[in-house]
Amino acid sequence: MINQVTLVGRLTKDPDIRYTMEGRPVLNITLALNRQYRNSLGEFETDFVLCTLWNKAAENTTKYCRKGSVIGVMGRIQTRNYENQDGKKVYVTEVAADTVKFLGGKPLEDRDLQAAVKM
Amino acid sequence: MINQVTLVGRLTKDPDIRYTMEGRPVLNITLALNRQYRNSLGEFETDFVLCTLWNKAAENTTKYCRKGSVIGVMGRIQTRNYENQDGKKVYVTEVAADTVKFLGGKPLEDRDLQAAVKM
Amino acid sequence: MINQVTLVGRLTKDPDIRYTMEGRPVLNITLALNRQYRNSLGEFETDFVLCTLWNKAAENTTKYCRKGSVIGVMGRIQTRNYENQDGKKVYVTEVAADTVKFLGGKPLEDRDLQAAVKM
Amino acid sequence: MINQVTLVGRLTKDPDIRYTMEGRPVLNITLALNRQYRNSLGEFETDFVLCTLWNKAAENTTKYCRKGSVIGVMGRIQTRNYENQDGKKVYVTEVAADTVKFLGGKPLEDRDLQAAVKM
DNA sequence: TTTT
DNA sequence: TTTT
Repeated sequence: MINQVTLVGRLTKDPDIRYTMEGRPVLNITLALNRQYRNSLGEFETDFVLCTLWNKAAENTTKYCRKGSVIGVMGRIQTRNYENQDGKKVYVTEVAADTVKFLGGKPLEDRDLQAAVKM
Repeated sequence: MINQVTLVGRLTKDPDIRYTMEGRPVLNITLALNRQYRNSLGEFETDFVLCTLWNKAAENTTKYCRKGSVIGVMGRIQTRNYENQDGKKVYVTEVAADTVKFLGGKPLEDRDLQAAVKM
Repeated sequence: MINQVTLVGRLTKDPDIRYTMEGRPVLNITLALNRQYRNSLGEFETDFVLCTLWNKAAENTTKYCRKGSVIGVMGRIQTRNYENQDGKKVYVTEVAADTVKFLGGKPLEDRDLQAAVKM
Repeated sequence: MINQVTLVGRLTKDPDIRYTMEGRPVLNITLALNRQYRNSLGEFETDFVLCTLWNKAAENTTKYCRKGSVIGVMGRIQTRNYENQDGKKVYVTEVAADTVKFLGGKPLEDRDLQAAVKM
């Protein structure tokens, strides 16, 4: 089956990397994606999409990005569910990233140049 | 910002079209997307992605597809939230379709020919 | 930079695999992609897109597909140029596949042909 | 059939808009797309992809972008052929854009703010 | 709260 | 439970 996603949006927070028990880096980010058209009330709306990055993608995003940075995420939509504290099933839909691109946005100061080179 | 999704998967149910108060056709479907690789337990996993179709796309999908049909959905990821009966916020991530393709799958019997013509 | 392509179309010929001098399998295919809308003359048109597949993707496509098979190709657009026998530069734009999906199609036999033409 | 392309790259030239005999604006641009990985000689390579934009997309790109600007192009791959002056058939593969996004890049001076708002 |  |  085909399952392909391409997003370019802004980080809603500074990245906060974690590590699995086996030491694999993992990063959850939320991308803010402003819609192209206004809604029926004349307002612009925004979608907030949860993405999961692993390994080098997780590390580099932590290194080069922060709140407000513009990043491209390529991957697939993934669903999972878990039971919350009330014993209720919670369904999660997120993007499992396989590639990430840094497209600038917020000033990254001195670290900027390297990111630009990679871009 | 860029927000593009391409999916090909199978309908988990027969389509069940509804109409807004203004009479616009709307159809919610769930696509089953079998993953390409096995997980760490050696099993194939499946993602279940909720999609919303409007107007002609909703009508044609109802007409030509049923449980098990293979369909292509192009669109964007959309998020929304609402309060459930306990007053708790529920977050929903879904695909807002802008184009749909019928790729066959399950036999469509006599209705088949017309679908083929449109396809 | 971002460069992502998703295609689903039909093989215009039986696959004809080749091998590089180092023994890497490589397969060039052309996908026929029927457009969704008629042109200004009321005709359906078709795009013919050259794709290059390597290794397992090349081998499996050869094994499982033939002329008329429906296949999904994910990858990126690639350009290259060479000098032809008259010493003129020829520019080639093609899709470098990184993943391939077999979506059936063939056997199309007689009744099928019409559907194929429209699709 | 499915035919979807998402590109983010840089304009190789200042845009040079033209108009059809019926007055429809049309713009041909070439996007430079730096590849992610080095080739076997350790060099970065670049793909140069021809894109055709119409109407508002053509006009806005002319207004807000120039050589070096980073732009996102969504659309489909299209093929056509014509006879050159020697009576030989020339085959062209290009991207027919249906949406365009301005992602900055080269400084756009005063025009910048409007482009940003659209982003 | 799932398709083949 | 949000970015510019």
